[in-house]
Amino acid sequence: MNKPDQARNPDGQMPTMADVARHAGVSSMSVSRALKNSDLVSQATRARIFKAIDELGYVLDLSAGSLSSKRTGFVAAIVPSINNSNFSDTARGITDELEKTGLQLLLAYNDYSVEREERLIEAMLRRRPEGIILTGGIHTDRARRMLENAAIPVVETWDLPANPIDQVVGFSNADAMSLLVKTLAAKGYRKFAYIGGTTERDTRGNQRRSGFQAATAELGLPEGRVVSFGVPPISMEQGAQAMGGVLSQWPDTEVAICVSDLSAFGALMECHRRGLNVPKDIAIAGFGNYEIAACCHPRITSVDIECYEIGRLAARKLFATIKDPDHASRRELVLTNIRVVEREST
Amino acid sequence: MNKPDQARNPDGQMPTMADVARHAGVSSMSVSRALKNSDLVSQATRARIFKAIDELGYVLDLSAGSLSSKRTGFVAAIVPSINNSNFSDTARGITDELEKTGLQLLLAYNDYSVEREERLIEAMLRRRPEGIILTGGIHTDRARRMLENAAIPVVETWDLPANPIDQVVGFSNADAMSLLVKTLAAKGYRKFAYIGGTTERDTRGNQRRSGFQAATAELGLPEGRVVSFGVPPISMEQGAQAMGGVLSQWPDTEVAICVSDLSAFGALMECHRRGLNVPKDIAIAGFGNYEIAACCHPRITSVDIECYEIGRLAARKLFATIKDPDHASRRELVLTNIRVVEREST
DNA sequence: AAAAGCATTGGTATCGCTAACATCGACAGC
DNA sequence: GCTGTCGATGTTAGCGATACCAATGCTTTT
Repeated sequence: MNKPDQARNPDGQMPTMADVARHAGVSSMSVSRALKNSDLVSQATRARIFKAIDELGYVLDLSAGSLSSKRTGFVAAIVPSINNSNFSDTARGITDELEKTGLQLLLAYNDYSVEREERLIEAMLRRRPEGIILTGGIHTDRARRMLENAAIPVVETWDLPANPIDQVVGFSNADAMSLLVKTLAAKGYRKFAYIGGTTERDTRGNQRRSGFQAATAELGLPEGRVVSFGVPPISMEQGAQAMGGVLSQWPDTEVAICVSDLSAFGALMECHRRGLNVPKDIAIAGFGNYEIAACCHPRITSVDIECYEIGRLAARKLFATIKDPDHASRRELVLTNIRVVEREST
Repeated sequence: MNKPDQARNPDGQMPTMADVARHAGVSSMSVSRALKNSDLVSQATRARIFKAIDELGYVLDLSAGSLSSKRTGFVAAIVPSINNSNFSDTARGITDELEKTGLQLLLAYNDYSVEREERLIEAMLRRRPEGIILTGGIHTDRARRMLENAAIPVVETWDLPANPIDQVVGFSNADAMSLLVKTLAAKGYRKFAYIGGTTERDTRGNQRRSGFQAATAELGLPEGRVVSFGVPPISMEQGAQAMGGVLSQWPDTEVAICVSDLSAFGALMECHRRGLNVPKDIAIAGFGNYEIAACCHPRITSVDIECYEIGRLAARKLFATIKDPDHASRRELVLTNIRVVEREST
């Protein structure tokens, strides 16, 4: 921890740009320009400046810079969860795409709570992000108002909001689930069950359930058996327990669809433990196309939503709007692909 | 997107604290105090101020505030990955603990690369975090220098660095793996194989492998068979392929230990596909105690490291040092628990 | 009644940087 | 030789908040 003395200016403070300028015998504007990689600085001066920076251990202070330039150089993103969920792939997509633009990502998760989201939005706006990426289209009124006042581009993802704030990159969770039901119905399954979490918070989970119910109704199938179990995101273990419920309540169920592949995997394991053969005795399908669905045995039929791509597209759209606020495609909704991946479990 | 007019000051700019002050008929110091929840403002004034804030749609600008107060109100953390890894639990632990303190977390991942870590550290230091949490004890020289110059508390986690920068919350990955080998050896296993990723980047993975080799040597067991396959973090699929390699190269292997539960699960599936019974024909153990290890069939023996707790402790220690830089326990190393969880797979 | 204490509020000077404009020398064109 | 242009650098004035100290009006103490 022996901090080199040169990393303090004469007052014992962290060195500032003025210290660097003095040390290099130039004005602080030249230091600023050199650090910005502006070509308005001659090679010789630039070299002297970087030597001084190195000797003083100087690190630019962006909070001072952004106060004066009015550009903070970061964007904010809020996802429901970063653990065991598709959203971490979206976050990765955002980061990867932003990397090219020089913008940084400030990432937070709201635990599927719009109230927490509201608090996070306020905390983030206080740092003046240049844009913000949200998950879903449901927000508190105050959150909407704050975002509208902030006058920065907003991208809502993972959903098709009825009343978008600004831009949208997403898909219909209801349609995706509906597509899955129809695909399976086409294979001859009739008696469907649905396993999801409790309904208070996970709006995308709710929409999937609605899509499930709409599809079974539309196809004239026997009414779907719906189990809600556990606070979203529901775990493998909860999927297993919910499957236990399905099997004891409705033993003649032909196929169980789960809100996510994780719960589907739990359900699959529960069937194993009970000596049931999947898909002969009962079929299972999941959602999200997690790695586990492609790797377990039997492999689980799932719906692939392009999580990573959602992140990339959202970031790209955000950046385009930051660069050019009147960007032509601003209001054009970006619909991402959904695709049923049929595997051995159905 | 119709921004209410009142969300702009007369110049068409975002409202500032001065606008709020004018609107409420007070000085901006009172606004500042009210927003800081200082009890130096009377109830009546506070009410007027919040009314003005609400009417103007004002949001405090922290970057201006932190310039003058020299407190940015956030800490930085860098983890190797946020997808499918134990580190997201650590990130959660950090956030949960920080929430109580009013500090925000700026989270980034470095993809297991110290070079990327260096760039991230620089980018973060430019925003003047009040503290920083790192994963592992290996950093570039420049990164170390920058951190030392920054004069902020640093916590290295997930490891016991030979030469710590400042504070440490972690465990020995080598010891943890060694403990697993010894536990299994005590059950009678003799012929061990180890499945991990390629060695360039994942230092914790490397240490686990070292621990594996040290333990087999110490116990006088036949030399461990080591497979390195795939860029860390290795996936389920890569675990499966590596297991294929083990089975064809050394068919008499009695137990395969994997660098993580994800690869262990892949390995398990590969055994299933080949009709091998686990643990009768071959035993499998993982690392990290992921949910899948406790949920699959057979359940996988693993090493539980308290990922979430590591995050909480790191955040707590960081905060204690931020509040009181001469904090007594500053240099005291925090060793987190490791525990072998024996399950059906061994 | 004067002094002292307290709660509340305001004025001023920064914080460290960059935008915008000004300056300066060198060199080209007429 | 004078002007215009251009590249490189410097000067000045904020950006929007908070620290610090001063001031105000009360109440309480002596």
